[in-house]
Order: sequence, then C-alpha cells, then structure tokens
Amino acid sequence: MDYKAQVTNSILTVLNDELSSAEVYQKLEKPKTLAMGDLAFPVFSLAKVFHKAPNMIAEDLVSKIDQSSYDKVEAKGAYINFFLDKGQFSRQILTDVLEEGSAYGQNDRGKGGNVPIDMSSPNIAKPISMGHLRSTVIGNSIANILTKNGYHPIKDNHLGDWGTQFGKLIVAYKKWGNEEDVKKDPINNLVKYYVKFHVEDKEHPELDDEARETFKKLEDGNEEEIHLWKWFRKVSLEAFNKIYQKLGIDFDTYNGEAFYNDKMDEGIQILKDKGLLVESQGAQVVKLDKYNLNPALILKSDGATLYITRDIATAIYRDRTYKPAMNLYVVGSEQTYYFKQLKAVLLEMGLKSAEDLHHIPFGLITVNGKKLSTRSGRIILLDKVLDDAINLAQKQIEEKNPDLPHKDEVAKEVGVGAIIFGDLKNERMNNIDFVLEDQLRFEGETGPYVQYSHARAESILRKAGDIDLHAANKSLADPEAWETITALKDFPNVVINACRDFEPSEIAKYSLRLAKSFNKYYAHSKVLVEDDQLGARLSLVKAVSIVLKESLSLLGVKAPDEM
RNA sequence: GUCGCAAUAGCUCAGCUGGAUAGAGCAACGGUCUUCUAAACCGUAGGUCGAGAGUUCGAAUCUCUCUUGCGACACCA
Repeated sequence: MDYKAQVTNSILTVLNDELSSAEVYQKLEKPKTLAMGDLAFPVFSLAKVFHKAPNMIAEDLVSKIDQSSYDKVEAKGAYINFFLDKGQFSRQILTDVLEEGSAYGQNDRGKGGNVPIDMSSPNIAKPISMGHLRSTVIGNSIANILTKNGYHPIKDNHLGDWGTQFGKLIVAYKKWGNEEDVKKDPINNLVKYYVKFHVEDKEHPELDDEARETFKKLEDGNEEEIHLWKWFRKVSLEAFNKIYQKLGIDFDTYNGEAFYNDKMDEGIQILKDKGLLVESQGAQVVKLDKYNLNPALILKSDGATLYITRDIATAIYRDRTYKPAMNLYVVGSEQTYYFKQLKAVLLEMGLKSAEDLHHIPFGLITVNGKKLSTRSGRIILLDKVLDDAINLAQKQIEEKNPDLPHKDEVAKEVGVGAIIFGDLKNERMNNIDFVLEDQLRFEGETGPYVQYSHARAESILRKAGDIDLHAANKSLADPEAWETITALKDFPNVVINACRDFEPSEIAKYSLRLAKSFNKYYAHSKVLVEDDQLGARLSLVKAVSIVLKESLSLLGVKAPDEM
C-alpha cells in the first residue's frame, strides 16, 4: 500500500485544482522527527494562490481533511503533518516481512540482466593491501545489491598477472631466489626479490634490459619463463584465496590480463577499420576531442600494447560473452579520467554495452596522508589487519561471553565484519587515512553494533520458544515501536536507491538506523510478557532480525545468532 | 597551468530531488546490569555548515568567484 498516495488524495480532496496530484505527491516530505508525524505537506506554494499566510492555510486545510484513516492530522506552522494509523500500518509491514522472509525488499528491476563487475584485481606476486580491500568489498556488496534488484552480477577478478614486471620478477628470482623459500612464504619472498631488483637496478641499469628480454621470452611462450610465471601465479592465487576466504568473498571468474593477451588484435583492427587510430609522435592514438578528452594512447611507439589495449579486448569479450545490461568497474578514483577515455573509445568503436559502462570510483587509502606503495614499503597488509580484528574479537568474547559456543567462528565473523562494515559505512568517495585503532572499534556505529542488535533479537526469539507468529495478531500500536516499524518499511526503497547510486553505504547506514531504533525499543519495552500483544511484539523482533541479517548480508557481513 | 573530487562539533562522518530549532558515533562528563547478552540504553556539553556574492517566500543543499587539501593530466597500471 502506498501511503504517500493516500495522503496525496486526502490533500487533493480539500483543494480546488490549485495543485496537481503529481505536484502534491512530489512535495510530500518526511519530517525530521517522528514527533512531527510520518508525512508532511508544506503549504508555501499555496500562499500566493490563496493570498494568506501559510500557517493560516495549513490550519484551514486541516479542518477540512477527513481524519478518520489517520491517528492524527495537525497543522504546525506552514506544514500539515500526517500521523499514520499505527495499528493498521504495523500489521501490514510485519505481515509482509514475516511472509517474505529474507526475500523482503527483493525486486525485479534488473530483469535478470548480466552485470560483469571488474573488481579486486590484485597483482600477482604482490600482497593484498587495504587498498584492494575497498575494491573487493565494494564490488562484492554491489554484486549482492544487484542480485537483490533482479540483476545477475558476474564478479570478475581482473588479476594483474601480465606485464613487464614479470620480466623483472623472473630475473630477480633466478638471481636471488630459491624454490624452497617461495614455497614457504610465496608472496613475501616474491616481493622481496622484486624490491631487491629495484634496488640493484639503480646501480646496474643493464638489469632492465635483461628483464625486457625475459618478458619477451615469456610473451613468446618460452618454456622456462612460462613455467615460472604459471608457478608464481598459482602460489599467489592460493595466498589470495586464503584472504578471500577469510572475507567470505568469492568470484565468478579470474580472467586476468594474461587471459586477454591474445585477444587484443581484434580491438586494434576495429579501430583501424573505422579510421580511428592515428599516429601521434610515433605512437597510435584515438582522438577524443568530441568528448572533450585528451587522445587515448593505444599502442606505444614501439608497437607494444598498453593497459587500455587490454581493457578494450576485455570489454569486447564481456560484451560478446555476457550481453551485459551494465558494465561496472570498481576501481579507485585516481583512474576516473582514464575510464572516461576508455568509455569514449569504446563508444567510438560502436560497442553497444559501452553506453552502460560505469566506473565506480572510491577514495584513496593513505597512511599519514601519504599514498601506499609496495616499492616504498608503505603498505598495510590486509591479512594482518583482519587477524588483528579477529584476535580482538576473540578477546572481547572471553571477557563478555566466555561460555559462547563456536567462539572461533563468531570471533571471525565479528572481527571481519567490523573491517568490512567500517569500509562500507561511509560514502565511497571519501578518502581514508588509515589508523588501526579506528578500524578495530566494535562500539558505536560499527558492524559489531549491528551484529549485536541482531544477536539480541535472536536471543529474545530463542527465549520465547515455539510460538506460531504466522497466526499472531501483528497490529502493534505501541509508540515505542513506531520508529522501528517505519524503518522496516523503508528497506525496499533503500535497496532500490543503493542500487541506483551503486552505494553500499546506504545499506550500511540503514542497518545502523534500524539497529539503533530496535536497541532503543527493547531497552525500554519488555518483549516477553504474557499479554495480548506478545505475538505482535515477537513479530516485530522477528522482522527486525530478518531485515538486519539481510542488510548485513548485502554488505557481505555475517550475522551470528549469538555473540 | 588545466580538469576532477572534497571542505559541516575537538576527531570521524550523516544530512534524499532546497523546506520546520543543523544530526550521529567516538573522545569528555554524569546516570542505568537481582528483571529478554551493558559490544547496550539514558542524559550533559560541544557548530558564524571553508570565505564572499547571487537565485528563492526559504540555501549546509542550486549558480558563480575565491581559499585550502587530495587526485589525474599519453608511451605505468
């Protein structure tokens, strides 16, 4: 039932066509606090027509409005405030949530369309840092949100598994590395070799030539180089997967840059055929004046390919394989200009799905205001941060709930949940200056706070035992519960908006709002009391549990039943 | 230099398409566990919304200028 439409009608019946139905509907707003009602109509726009003071108009209209289907309608200043019928409203919402369960808020807007998401994309032989966390958890959450909106996301981990750096790495390994060390601790040792290469390289520039030759051998399919490359890739992926497992995130494909290495000719050919590729300073570029962009460099002057050459191949492949409804790239905001260029080139090529290509940028993670970089050693290892969080959660459990079953599992869910939630709760574009203590907070507006609220709800339901909520009267006129009821109602809209904006933070903020209102509710009202409202209250608790769990799930955060 | 993003309480941030006294969380101070897990709840204190101008009945929100910070500006990804 659309309550906004109901209120619109109530207003229209006391007007004489001064405003259209659409105008009234559009002007309705949600008051700042529930004390001012559930929906409000500002009458400013009628002041000129009626030649009266707004507050007079409001009072006048209220006296004419049929109030029988509301708890109350009142004039307050220039506003008409509508208070919905709590009993009827709550019965409706609670019934919906309990009937639909975790499917509550699901919609069909995506019509099953495929949406490849370019995300995570760590580089082989380098550690996963906090920087990758953002792309990974934002991409994962957007995938969940897309599913909730009827799309079919394809999580594509576009690994950085090709390029001249592998020439360097292979040279470095041959000179200073050994099999045993790599087997013991792949990433750390491979990075060590790589860093050493860059140190030595300053004194012995001939190393660069050697690396170039080695990469050439790799490209030509030379057996030894291919073998090493495959091995590095394999051990790196194994290490990555341990972290992804900890995060509870998986992917549909791992088609990295190497996968597209032999698929670049087609894109280049199309550009040539369309006469888009022109020479500039020895290199091949596509001019983008039409888009008010600088030319995009497609081939280096020595004919070598670039990042964009591979991305064009990738786009063609995805276009053909998935017939995508949208193409998403969850990549840092520092590449915004690059993605404008990529999109423009693809549009020029006539690639259909380029129209719905969206770069989903996010802010930088810095330490003391400085950018992270593997080479300089300014890096925050994600694995370490996750372990710190899990250990802290473990400690808290020993302190607060030592008899808890499945302690290790819960500690993992809470610790990891805190990190993921912490990343997702703010707008994507905000930069984050990394401070470990900030990440390891479990109180206030955090993941654990929402998890705790859910666990408390579950705890009440456990204590209630077997009660048939299906048959229960769900009409709950209790004003203490009202904030929670209205929050429950908002969920389907939040799901739609978060999808429209590609903003997981909207879900995170919503979950906090719902959790907060519920915490307040059960702190002030005892649920388990034998009276005629027991079934309604338990229905509320159950509904909150369902929606909190589903909200967290959309963020990629687990919701333990006890903690 | 050009383009993009940002600037709101001591700190970290909300504030939807302009609307009613600018909101949270941390930190500070005080209160609440014999009663559904105190990872919680309640209260106190804290703000010329970077500056200036404009549009409007009405601006933190829209437009312009300026200041400051961050980022991007072809042979890296």
